[in-house]
Amino acid sequence: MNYKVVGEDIVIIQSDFDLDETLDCGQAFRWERIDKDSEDADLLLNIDFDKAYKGFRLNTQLLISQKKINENSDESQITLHNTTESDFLGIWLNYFDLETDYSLLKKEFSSDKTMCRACEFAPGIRMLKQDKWEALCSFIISQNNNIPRIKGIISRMCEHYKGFPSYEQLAEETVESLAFLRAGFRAKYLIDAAQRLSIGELDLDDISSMDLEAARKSLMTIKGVGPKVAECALLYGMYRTDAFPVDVWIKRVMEEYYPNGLPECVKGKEGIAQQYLFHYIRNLERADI
DNA sequence: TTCCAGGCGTATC
DNA sequence: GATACGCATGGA
Repeated sequence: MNYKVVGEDIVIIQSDFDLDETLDCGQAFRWERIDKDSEDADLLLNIDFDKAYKGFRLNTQLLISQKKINENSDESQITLHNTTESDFLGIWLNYFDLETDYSLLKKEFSSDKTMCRACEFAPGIRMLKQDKWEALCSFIISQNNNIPRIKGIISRMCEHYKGFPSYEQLAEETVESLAFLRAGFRAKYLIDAAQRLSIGELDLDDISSMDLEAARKSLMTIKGVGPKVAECALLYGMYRTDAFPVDVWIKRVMEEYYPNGLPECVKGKEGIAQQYLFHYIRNLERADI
């Protein structure tokens, strides 16, 4: 991985990486776009950028900006602001999956017509390698919920605890004490997950090393974790790319494009394919209407 | 106002 | 094992 340390910033030249497509495609809920007229615009004074986001992985904050190099190139200059080389190498390099060749991946996927369209529709999607606990929590909150409200609940949670709460912290709570979250019926599920982890009955590191079926089963012993949430915890929190979350949108994709199942070219990487398809079908329908 | 959102637990058959 | 229904909340 080629990178430059420039003062307090890390600068990389990267293809297949668009901040909107990666940070606002429903896989993570703690990234906020900073526009030039937003209240945080002063964070980016004197910085030349096309797009910028601020957000967190657990309790490590990052400001990241993107500037397209030129019209003919797929490459962008990506700058990670006010960070350190050690955080870059220890956290963000992995989080943004920067050592995976997405050009090659998309080329493989594109032997299927629908996948080809989905990849061309949002060529800058990358899978985020999120924290296990953060992803589990986030997708428990996601059930029967919409993305703006998921973000709102997680944002209230992080504000309340001055950061993303540990499962030990959440294990101390009750449905009543979590009322401020306005998470509805999901509060009791968060508490169950936190308590099971806290007393050591379940261990996310153990689960991440199990075979897929055993890992699913283990996660689904948590109240409020069914097939969909388990699959999301595995894919987004444990980078199990063969996990394939099926929500209402992916169900539509399967019925419309893949009545006989997924194509061979996504085998072992169904979860990554799912991310392109999810973004494609959601925005396609929005554009059609 | 009604509908619905990156589902799941429970009851019932 | 399949299917039906309720669930908290708030944006559209």
